[in-house]
This record gives sequence, structure tokens and C-alpha cells, in this order.
Amino acid sequence: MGRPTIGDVASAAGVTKATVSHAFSGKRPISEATKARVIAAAEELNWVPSSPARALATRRANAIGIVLARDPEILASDTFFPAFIAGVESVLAPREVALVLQVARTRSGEERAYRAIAQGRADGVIVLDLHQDDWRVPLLQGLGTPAVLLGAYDGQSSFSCVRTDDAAPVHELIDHLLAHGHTRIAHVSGPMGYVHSRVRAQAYLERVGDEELLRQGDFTARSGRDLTAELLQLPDRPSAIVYANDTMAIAGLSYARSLGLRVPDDLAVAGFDDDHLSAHLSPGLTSVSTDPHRRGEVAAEHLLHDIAGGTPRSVTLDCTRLRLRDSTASRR
Amino acid sequence: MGRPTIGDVASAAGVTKATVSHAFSGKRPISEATKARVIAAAEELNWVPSSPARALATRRANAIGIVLARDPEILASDTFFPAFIAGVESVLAPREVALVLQVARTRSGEERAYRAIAQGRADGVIVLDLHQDDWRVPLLQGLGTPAVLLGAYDGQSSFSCVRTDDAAPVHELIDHLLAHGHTRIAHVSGPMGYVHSRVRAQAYLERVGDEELLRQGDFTARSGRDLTAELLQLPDRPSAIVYANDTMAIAGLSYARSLGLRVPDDLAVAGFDDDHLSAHLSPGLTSVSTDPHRRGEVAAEHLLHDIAGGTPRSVTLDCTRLRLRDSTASRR
DNA sequence: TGGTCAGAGTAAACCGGTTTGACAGCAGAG
DNA sequence: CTCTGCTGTCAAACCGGTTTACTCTGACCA
Repeated sequence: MGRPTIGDVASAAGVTKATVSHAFSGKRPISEATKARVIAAAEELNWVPSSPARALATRRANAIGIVLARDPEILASDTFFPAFIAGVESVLAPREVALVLQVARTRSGEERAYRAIAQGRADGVIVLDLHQDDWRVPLLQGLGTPAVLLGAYDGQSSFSCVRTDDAAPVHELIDHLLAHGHTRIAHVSGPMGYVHSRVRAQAYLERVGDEELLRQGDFTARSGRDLTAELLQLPDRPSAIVYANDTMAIAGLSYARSLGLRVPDDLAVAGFDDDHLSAHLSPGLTSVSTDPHRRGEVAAEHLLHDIAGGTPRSVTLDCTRLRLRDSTASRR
Repeated sequence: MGRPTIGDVASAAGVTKATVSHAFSGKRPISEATKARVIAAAEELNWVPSSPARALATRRANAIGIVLARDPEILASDTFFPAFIAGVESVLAPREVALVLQVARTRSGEERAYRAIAQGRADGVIVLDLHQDDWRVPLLQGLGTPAVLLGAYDGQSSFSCVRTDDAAPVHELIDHLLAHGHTRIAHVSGPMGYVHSRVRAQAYLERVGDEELLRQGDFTARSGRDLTAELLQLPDRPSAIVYANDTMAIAGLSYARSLGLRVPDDLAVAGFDDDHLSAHLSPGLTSVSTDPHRRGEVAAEHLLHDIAGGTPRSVTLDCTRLRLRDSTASRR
């Protein structure tokens, strides 16, 4: 005999499947005596309801999904992701909801993954790394799957949104640099397709005015290094570089140093994300902490709320903070 | 009408459910003409088979599980985890197998999670953070669930094992320190319940001989700091400290510096795990890289192999490498 | 004394797939 | 000309739960 089924429990307790089901769900009154017998039998047999069977019958997977389009390699060096997942799980775990993770490399694979989720693998999804006019939003809307968008979506959507104010800390940072005498401030952004990259770059431009010192990177250490090299070769090189994440900032910082430049005296450097080691670098790396843990919690809460039938709500979290450290200390 | 079912596709194509199923699975011969009609109908309706239904019928979830007993907070600052997941996913993604992640805080929650997986949420599990005589091994054996153990399990088990040689790089490191004149070398370990912590500590003891300078930490920055403080207060304080992970090492390093000690001149420091930023610290942190990505790949491959009915196999990967950097440079 | 109603439980339908057994039609062998 | 075998399809059973419709008691009320 394989794993025990509800039928085994039922006959062990001398009742029918329906009674066992009701005894556990409480959706129908069951006498105390019977309930006790059922529970004892279930315990005896070590019965746990089959989740596919339950999912099929209730149309609830008791799971939420996240589809990652990122290259697994990039995932690995990302500081945002584990903290975000941890936040999500801290909400999911007590309710015994599982998290289904799927990585897709191609657009069609990604689409299949979302479809698979929509038809039963999970009850809803959290959408990360929003693009402008992201195609996933209409897709999910068409599929009728509850979803929570992380970041600002500018189109129409009936989904909950969890936003943060990324512009404010960038403004604050640039104002700080300007106030300390920097006149040529560069920015190494993330891919402009991402809404969050664009918002940061936009905030930079609002203060700096033109795109002369704006370079588009891709969040990898390699691009941080290469674009730093490019910027430092300019005839009138920047005295400060603001990167869209810490990984690029650190790669840039190391490279500048390898040229003999001193940080912050010859070049001020700032990142974004506040990797947990950034405070321990030497000099400490100025960065913007974004509390991905909290964002994970809130996103998960909103999603569960929507799945339960609540009306989608959008929030803007106040959780971005500029962390000034020595890499942008005053110039002597 | 809700999402299309196989029945909708069948009637659209003018055949029965069985024919649709066979047309896709190829388990029975179907004429080219019919097959084309079925596929067209499915495409037209945007049909994707319901995974709970399929899972129920085939007893295959097409997913593998990982249960994390770690506190979500610790997860967030862990460098091993995202890279490991990335490795796992790089094997899973092309086969369209999903990864089900469950975090449990209590022992009973953890047990429920494993039971839930065993009865259908997933087809197998990867077991992380092995303890000595880990209770999960007999549990999973009893449940009959395929599993892959990450690390050495000393008891009997019929599971595949993916091991690494953690002792060799520790030996190499300590020999290096001894060769450079260090006589008092301390070790801040992880919790001794973990096999990997124990292996590292054991390797340390094999070279150092006694436990006087061995302290048990818990992988958090806080414990790294506190135990460093304790060690540095000793009358005959150590000249080198080897930590069981980078997070503790960095916290210890910062603390030592805050006391005015110079690294490596007054105190040599080494970590374990080789966080991607460790090479960029200043001084660069000596550490041991363990290639979690590769371990994830291999673990996933073994698990899929076992799920498919293969006989479990154990491997020892040669993927730990000592990375000597300035934090343990020669004393002047 | 008959009617209503709540409580406890049963039997069967259903969720959406897969798989098995049966069968019709047709080709080739004996 | 029948028998066998193969191809292509259908109908029904099955996976393991949940849910609905229904039955049977016994208590309460008028």
C-alpha cells in the first residue's frame, strides 16, 4: 500500500470520506466523538491530505509564484533577492502557503511559466523587475490571475502595486555631492528597460541636467568596471560616480583604485541597495538601503489579500534611506 | 466560462479527452490529421493542462522541494543560498520543473512541510544544513521520498549525497598561517549541530591541537563581533582568527579595527564562503570559495536522476578553494 | 399527534487530467 | 474467405480530495 488516502482514514474510523473531510475542515457539524475517532485514525496512519488532489478540488494551490527572468548567474550575486524572498516567506510560512519559484530564460519560457501558474500551480504571482509597458501585465490580466506588481506600473492595471520612493534618496545624494563641491557627477545606471533603473536615472538627471555623464550598465560587476574605465578616460573626468547598485559601485571603486585614484579624495563613489557588506568596505560605501525584506512582506500580504478576494490596493512604502559613508566623505 | 479544460479542447477538435491527451503525450499513435486539429484547437483556446490535475493523475508534481529551517532574517544575509538556488534552477528550468520553497520555523512545521512535499507537492527534496544524526533522514526514508543530502551524513541512508571537501582548505589555511609565524590561531565556528560547522572546526583542531581558542558562533555578524571581542580580551590574545563564514569574519574584522588593531599586521583574519564582495574589501578577505552554484546544479541533477528511478549515487565535488588575500598577508 | 427543524452522517458527483480496455476498420497471411 | 494483427479512436475508470443533495434521528412546538 502506498501513502494513506482519505479513504483509508475513513474506513479506519468507520465513517465515509465526506465525514473525514468535514471533521478537518469544520464545514459541517460533526459530533465530538466521531471527530476524535477520525483524528486518531488520521494520526495513526500519518495521513496528510494530498495537495494536488486538494488543489484540484478547491481550485486553490495554496502557493504563490515568482517567475524570474534573470539569468541564474546574475541571481546569484544579487543582494536584493534573498532578502526579498525572506520577507515573502515570513508572511507565507505561518499560513503554510508555499512559494513556487520558476526561472525562465526565454520570453516564451517565461510566458509558459506564467500560464502554468495561472492554471493551477499557484494562486497568484509577484511580478518583479517591471519594464515599461510590461507585457506581463496584460497577460496576467487576461489570465485572471491575482498579481502584485513590485514597482510603479504606468499603464492601466487592476493589480496591487507595492512602490517605493527611489527618487528621493537619489536627489538627496546628489544634493549632498553638489553641496560638497562636486560639479561633474556621473551615473552608471541599470538597463533602461527596467522601471527602477529609469526612475533612478531620471532622478539623477533632474539634478544634474544633462546626459553627458550618464552611462547605461547592466548591474554586473563587469559593466561597472568597464563603464568606470570609460568615464575616467574622459578629458574632464567626473569627480563622483553614482551607480545603480552596489555591485557595480564596488567594481568601479576597485578599478579606480587600481589606477591609483584615492576614494573619496580623487573620486567619490556611491551605490544603491546597501548590500550587507557595503558598510564594512573600506572606505564604507555610501548607498541607499531599500529594505527588500519589508517589501517582500508587504507584497506577500497584498497578494494573499487579493487572492482571498479583496480588492487590490497600492501602497508606497517609505523604506528607502540614504546611507552616507566614507566613499562620499567631504573632499579635503 | 473559466479556463479551458481538456474537454473544451476535445470538443473543439471533435475528439475525446483521451485523444487530446494522447496527441500531446504521444503514448498512443494518433493520425497526423487529428493531431494537427487537436493542436490547433489547443492553441486557439490557449489551453495549458492544469498542473494539479495532471499531478493527481500521474503522481508527479513536476517540482522539487527545499525546506528551510533557517530564520528568514538569517536567510537574507546568506551568501550561499541565492547562488545555490541559481545552480538548482539552471538545471530545473530547461526541464520545466518548478522549485517549491518552504520556510518553517518550528520543528513540527518543518515536519509538516516535508510531509506535504512527500504526499504530492513535490517529487523529491534537497536537504540542506545537515545535522549530526539528522532526524529528517529517517523521516524522509519512511516517507519514501527521493532526496539528496547536501553534505556528509554519517548514518545509514539510501539517499544520494553531494559532498565537498571542507577540511582540506582549512588545513591549507592554517598551515599557511603557521608557516608565517602565527602561533595563536583562533577559530570562530558555526553552530556545532551542523555537520559543516563541525567539519571545519575539526579540521582546525587537527592542526591547532586544542580547544582553548575555539569559540562557537552562529554565523551572524553579531556573534562574529561578540566572540571576537571575547578572544581579543584574552591575556595572550590570538594573532589570527579563522571564522566559519565571511559575515562573522567581516564583523570581527571591523570590530578589531575599531579597537585600533591593524589587519593583517596585528591580527590576521580569514572567512569561509567567499562572498562576492570579500575580494573587494580592504584588505581583501582571505576566504574559501565553495562554488555553491555548482553544488546546486549537481544536487538538482542527482535528485532528478533519483526521481526518475535511478539508483542514488554519492559524489564528492572538488570545488573548495582557498583564496589567500591581504587579510592574512605575511606579517612584517 | 403531526409538522418542522437542527444535527449527524452517507452516497454520489465533481475537479481536470491520464490510462486502460474495447472496438471498428483495414491490410496481409494462411 | 476467415483469421490475425495493427492503427486510430472512444468510453470509462481512476487519481484523492471537496462539496452537494439527500436521509435519518430525535427534539421541540403548536
